[in-house]
Amino acid sequence: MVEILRSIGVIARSLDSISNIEFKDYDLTKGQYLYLVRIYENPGIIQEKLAGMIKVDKTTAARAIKKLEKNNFIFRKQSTDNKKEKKLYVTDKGKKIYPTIYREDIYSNQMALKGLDAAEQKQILKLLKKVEDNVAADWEYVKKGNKREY
Amino acid sequence: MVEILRSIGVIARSLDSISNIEFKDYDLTKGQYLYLVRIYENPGIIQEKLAGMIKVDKTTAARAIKKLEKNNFIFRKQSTDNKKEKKLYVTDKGKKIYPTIYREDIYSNQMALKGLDAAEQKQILKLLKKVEDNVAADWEYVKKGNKREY
DNA sequence: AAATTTTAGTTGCAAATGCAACAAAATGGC
DNA sequence: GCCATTTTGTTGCATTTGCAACTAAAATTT
Repeated sequence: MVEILRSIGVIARSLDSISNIEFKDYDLTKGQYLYLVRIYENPGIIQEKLAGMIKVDKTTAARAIKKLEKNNFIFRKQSTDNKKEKKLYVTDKGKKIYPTIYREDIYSNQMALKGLDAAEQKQILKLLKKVEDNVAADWEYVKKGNKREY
Repeated sequence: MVEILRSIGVIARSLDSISNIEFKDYDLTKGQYLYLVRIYENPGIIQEKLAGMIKVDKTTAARAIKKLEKNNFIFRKQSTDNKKEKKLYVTDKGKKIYPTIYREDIYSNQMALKGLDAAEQKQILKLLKKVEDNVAADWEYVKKGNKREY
């Protein structure tokens, strides 16, 4: 069997750990940078979609976003056409911190890809996208209460 | 820039989420399967090494392992040649549940790799191993209190 | 149009996570 | 042999995480 998932788990935990340590200096606590960059890049996105985008429980997203709001990195705006929805936007303070997060992201990516040539980099990205699609489908399936048979 | 880390984060969170839901049926709670499989495959490993292997804080590992012990999945044995070390081993109960975890792992891997041919599967594995090595080095560096410059 | 289902969001737990700060054994100079 | 450093492990917080269970609005069915 080709076993890639453990490797992916190790990489993800490492980077998460690194980011959390590095962003503590700003007052961005655990995991919040994840949400902030997505809101920056998708202004007006709602909580539910954001949770689905990063594959996190919606209640977890709700609280992380609440904290970002409390710390004035983002704000919510009631949608006019849909009373349920609260659209999310980055504040000036949030906009100001974005480049820092982005710079860290670029650095980590380059570090991670060290020793891979251009073709290999393109290749791994392409393959990971496929894996992501596969896995996302099972995530939706299981999260909705369905049972995988194996 | 080639951006692979977000993809890796999404994949890892999805699978973690799926595993946690599926293993709740046995009395394995959040994340514990991670430790159990490694102890099974590396009998006599100590806590510190195990934490380093899966890239998790040593205090987190300590408590997860304590719980595995309490629930009788594993046991600790004082090392004879080193009084600090407590070697870890899987109990009969732990051995009995291992195939279930392994089977889920195989299934998830196959699911994740759907649509990739044999050569692509070998390739992504090879490239991920390189990425893992790169990232692991930075993790050690940052975890020890050093600061990355960028 | 009324009833049902789905979507979006919230709160109450219980548990996991990780930084700080600590203890004790082992190791490495000198 | 003695002292400083590293290794291994623990406990005390504070925070994050996510399943259950719940509202309320929107969309869909009948």
